[in-house]
Amino acid sequence: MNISDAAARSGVPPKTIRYYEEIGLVRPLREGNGYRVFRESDVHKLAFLGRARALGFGINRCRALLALWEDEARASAEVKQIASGHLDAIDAKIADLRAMRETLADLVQACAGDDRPDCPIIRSLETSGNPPAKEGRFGRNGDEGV
Amino acid sequence: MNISDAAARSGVPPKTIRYYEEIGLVRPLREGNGYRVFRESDVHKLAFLGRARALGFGINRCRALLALWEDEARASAEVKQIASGHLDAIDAKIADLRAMRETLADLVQACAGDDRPDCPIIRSLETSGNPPAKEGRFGRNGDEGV
DNA sequence: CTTGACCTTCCAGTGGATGGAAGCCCTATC
DNA sequence: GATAGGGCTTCCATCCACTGGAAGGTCAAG
Repeated sequence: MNISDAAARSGVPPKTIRYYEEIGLVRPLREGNGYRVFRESDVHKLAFLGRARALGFGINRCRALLALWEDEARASAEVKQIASGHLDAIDAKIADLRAMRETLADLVQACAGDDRPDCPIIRSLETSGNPPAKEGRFGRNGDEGV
Repeated sequence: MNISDAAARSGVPPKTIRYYEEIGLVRPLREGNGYRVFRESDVHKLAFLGRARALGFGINRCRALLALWEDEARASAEVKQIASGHLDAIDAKIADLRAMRETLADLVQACAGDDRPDCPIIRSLETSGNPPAKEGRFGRNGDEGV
């Protein structure tokens, strides 16, 4: 089967499939004319990736999950560890967003939203009261971001 | 003042300041030797940007907020609209993450996490029961992502 | 005069794709 | 046999918001 069929059957777009091949997540065969040929197993693998990505797993974690999926002798503990790591990352992200949301919602709430220039949102941004974040926003996070 | 002082006083790293200049968010002066020279107003503007970014505003929204900040005749409604748009984006993102979190937490919960291969997480990923997302994960979102 | 801390620019890479151009391949129709 | 169209290929650029690092200029202290 060609790439567009594989895309339709797996739910992963052709461009993305080519990208996944490029980074070594799938290895479709090739026909004499250079066209990719997808087996059932490739489609199945792509669908697996699609679902893992839909749960927010990063590519590296998808790669690890894929390897475990194909490893008959895997320990479920390994799978669980990857998923737990991701869950923690999601929780951290949610916490960040909720903190932002709370501040922001208060400000929006307090803003008259009329044609006058006075605005608590602007005031908050221009005032040192709301410190420029001591840590975290800038700089690398060692592990996968969500 | 030079870039490292501006960085220390605004909380925005030198690299980021250079980047902000490149995309036109700040316009420091230049000394004869090519060094950037930052005025108080530049530092103030950088701190503003730092706080806006810390609230998750995208660069485009920061640009708009900056323009409104400097516009004495602004209508607070304009500010509020930008902030509300961002708030909606955050809410959408939180909703996405919570949906992921819920599914994932259930799976992690159900996984024994021992040395046996059987694993509900893997089973869920390999099974079409969990559909590969009908819409949303792939494809452009017209507006700012959070 | 050298050392070392600054500063500059430029290029590359991050994650995870997406958009588009240029050009081959295949099938159908005239 | 020519041509039109769709599908396929590769490659390069773009998004977001930086970050890292190399190569080299500048400055004050010792």
